[in-house]
Amino acid sequence: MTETRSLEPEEWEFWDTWMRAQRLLTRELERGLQRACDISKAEFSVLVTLWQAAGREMRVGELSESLDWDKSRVSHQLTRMEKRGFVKRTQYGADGRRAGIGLTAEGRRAAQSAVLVHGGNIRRHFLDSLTPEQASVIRAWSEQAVDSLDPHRGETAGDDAVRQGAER
Amino acid sequence: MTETRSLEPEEWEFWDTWMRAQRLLTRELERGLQRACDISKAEFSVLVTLWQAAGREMRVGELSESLDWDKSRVSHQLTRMEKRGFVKRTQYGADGRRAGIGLTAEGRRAAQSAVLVHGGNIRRHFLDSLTPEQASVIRAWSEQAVDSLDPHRGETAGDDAVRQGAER
DNA sequence: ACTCTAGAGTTGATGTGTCAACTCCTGTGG
DNA sequence: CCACAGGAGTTGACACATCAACTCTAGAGT
Repeated sequence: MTETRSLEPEEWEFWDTWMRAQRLLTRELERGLQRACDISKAEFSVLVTLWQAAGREMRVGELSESLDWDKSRVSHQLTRMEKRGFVKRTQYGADGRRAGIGLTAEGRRAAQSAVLVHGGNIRRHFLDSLTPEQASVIRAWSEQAVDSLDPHRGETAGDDAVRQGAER
Repeated sequence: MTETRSLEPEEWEFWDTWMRAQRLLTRELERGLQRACDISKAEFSVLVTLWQAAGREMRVGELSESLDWDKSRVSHQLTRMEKRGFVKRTQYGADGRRAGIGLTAEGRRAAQSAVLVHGGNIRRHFLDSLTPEQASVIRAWSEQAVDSLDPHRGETAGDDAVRQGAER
């Protein structure tokens, strides 16, 4: 019985609590955004990314890169958001591929208010709950986790050294 | 109103990095489980919970409580897992409501191997990456976050008197 | 006994995420 | 010029998650 366990009970509990905290927090933020702005976290991400592009249209590939989402995920999401009237695909090129993605007026409005609301919620539910020590530990862990898990490391700063295996 | 930002850029970056770390970690674990055992995280949770009941059948409500999932989520998940042959609903009572949920032999097998694999992955990708100090800080934050966000706090005992409830 | 209601569980609709297969375009080599 | 490899984007199928509406049952209260 005990020998089949790869983690101690106390480690499992740590893991459970950690996961649970994350889930509760994300759920809370998701609901806050939903109630206040009627948009989802996924929609928020897309809106903000496009908004930061300051009016310029983006390609699906850029969005995909910038959000670190699968291209197909982006495409599905855009389809839904187009239906809701937040974004538009403006075709250029002969046939219909090669679309540029832009915010509609409504998309811009939503993005703007959502940033305020969501930022405030993040502060209330997360940032304000951290002691400075907790903040720095969590920040450090996050960075180290991203470093060790992200398959395409190294696009952050101007690519200081050519990384050998870092193709995408 | 030009500065519509409610968080400083550096705070946004902190938040983004943290979310990103979580996503990468969960994705990694999900894939590990998928590759090694061909089961999903959701399936894992159900299998383990039922396994810990040591053969006793559980009700949907118990599962729902124990996993902290919506009842409907549990029901849907059970439907899928019943189709895969991991669990069975054994009706009792006159008509068909009031089902008891139990693992099939295959479910038991899957649970057992998955616990080993998943536990090992958690250790490798998470626990081993933490210094003792980081671990204790993160543990503390998790607990406090769960306390402040969990809507049904304190069902362990009647009230706030009894802390320390490693029960569920 | 009979109704009424609260709880357990299911179902359907819709949104989210992932994988694999597909289409269309474009650039390159023959 | 043509074929074709490869990239960009879409689509379909399926699992997961959430909300609201529904069905049954059992247990009051009268």
